[in-house]
Amino acid sequence: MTEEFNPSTPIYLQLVERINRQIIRNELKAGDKLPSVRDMAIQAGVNPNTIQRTYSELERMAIVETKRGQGTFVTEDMKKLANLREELKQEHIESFLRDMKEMGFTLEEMMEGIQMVLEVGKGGENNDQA
Amino acid sequence: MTEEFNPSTPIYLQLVERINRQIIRNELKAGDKLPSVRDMAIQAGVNPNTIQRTYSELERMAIVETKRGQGTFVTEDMKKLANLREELKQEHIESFLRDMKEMGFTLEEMMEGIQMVLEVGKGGENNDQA
Amino acid sequence: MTEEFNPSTPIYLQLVERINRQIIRNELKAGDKLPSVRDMAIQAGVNPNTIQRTYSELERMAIVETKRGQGTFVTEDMKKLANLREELKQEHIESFLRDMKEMGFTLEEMMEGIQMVLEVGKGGENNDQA
Amino acid sequence: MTEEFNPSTPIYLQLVERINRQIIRNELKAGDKLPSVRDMAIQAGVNPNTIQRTYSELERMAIVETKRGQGTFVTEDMKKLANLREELKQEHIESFLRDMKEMGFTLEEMMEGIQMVLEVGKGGENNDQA
DNA sequence: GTGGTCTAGACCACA
DNA sequence: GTGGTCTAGACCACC
Repeated sequence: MTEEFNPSTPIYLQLVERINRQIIRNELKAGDKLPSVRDMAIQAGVNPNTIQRTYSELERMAIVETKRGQGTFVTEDMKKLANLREELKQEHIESFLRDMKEMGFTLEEMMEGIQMVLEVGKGGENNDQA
Repeated sequence: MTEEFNPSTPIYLQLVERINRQIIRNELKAGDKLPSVRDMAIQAGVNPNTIQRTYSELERMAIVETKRGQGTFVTEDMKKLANLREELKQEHIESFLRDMKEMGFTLEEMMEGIQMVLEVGKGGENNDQA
Repeated sequence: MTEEFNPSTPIYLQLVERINRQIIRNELKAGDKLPSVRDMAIQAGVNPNTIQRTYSELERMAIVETKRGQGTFVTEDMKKLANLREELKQEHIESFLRDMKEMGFTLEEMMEGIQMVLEVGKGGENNDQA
Repeated sequence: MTEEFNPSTPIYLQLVERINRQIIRNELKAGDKLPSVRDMAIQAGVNPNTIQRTYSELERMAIVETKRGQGTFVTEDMKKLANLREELKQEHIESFLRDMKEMGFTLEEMMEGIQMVLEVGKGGENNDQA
């Protein structure tokens, strides 16, 4: 079942995001080995070049280290990983608040909107995050 | 003052966004005339074709109407404009919540993060939004 | 009540069409005087230039004659007027059939479609043409 | 054989029309790849930008999907394609009937006219549509 | 190789 | 004056 990608943003970035999430959610832990480029490409149904690029990007972010002849591993630098989580959270929240403000929404409107969405989403899907 | 654009998303879409914001902030009101394609191009420091595209997109969204030989005007359909505001709000909120959820953050963590950002931002800038 | 025009085709052509229809439906008869350019412009809520162009086009089609200092009149050439009716009919029918054929619809499908539309439209509007 | 285009309507829309027809005539099937922007431009004797616009429009209509770096393909959504056929048919028929009615022709006259055209056209061309 | 965006500059029809 | 279309040619990201 070759995956679905959002055509409006690069596949390799979507893969970076996905791996970040797996790390944050602790599905991938410090030191874990990532699938080989070739395997990952098959799994995701994309070109190996694309995976290569994904891993490069992750390495640039220092989230991953590649050991020649052995493969690609999640960094063992725990601080880095803890940071990752906090950074992503703050980044998202800040940009969200900035946007809402720029668009001229009041805090009240925003909170109201959040409540609404949460109410609606209650029945469906898995909301395993309380 | 030729403007700054984020190179990672098309200029014409950034301009669409900007105009949408001006509308929902009521800086542009129903029936207002937008600058001519050529003027806007000079203001924004881009090619007239890029503005053309911006205006086309806005027209496709029915936010704007163009009268041949006269110019481009914000629609006078007030319902449409009210919708725009609501839509943009919901859209942003939903994508924010979706992202946070996908990254495995709990509602608690999220709210905490929002509080933090709001505390910090208190002294600086204008926070005229309560 | 300044009129409504379809923005996708020139106003002056829409006016040509409208006048043709009035002639065909015998609301305008041979020799009748058309409103002055100025009056017509006010009636239709458009620029006098646009009416000028409309009349020019009608004159080019020999449907109308302008007498200097007197105004613009529907031609008295009855043959021309009878022709107009037949020409417009044939023209429309031919182009319709050509299109349907080009798109690969069978005569059957076409007739079926016509029936459908006629059935639906029955209750509403004035179908004073049996 | 650089093509001929009707100067009164945009080339890019004429190309949209043409491709739509190829699809409903099943000359282009679900999943088929369209020529690359550049190739199509050469074939049609127009600028690549014009083809780009054509393909964009088709994508906006959800008739076509573009896969980054791979090309542009007819959607595999069969329902969408069936709809296309019906929509185009109804659209044409409705606008034809509306026009005839507005011009004051009776249903009888119209049917008569259709018969006439069909009679005449009998000898010539291929009328493989019954 | 593919599509997507942008610039520069032209021409046109419309009001 | 306005917007709409088109060309020519460039650059980019993605596969």
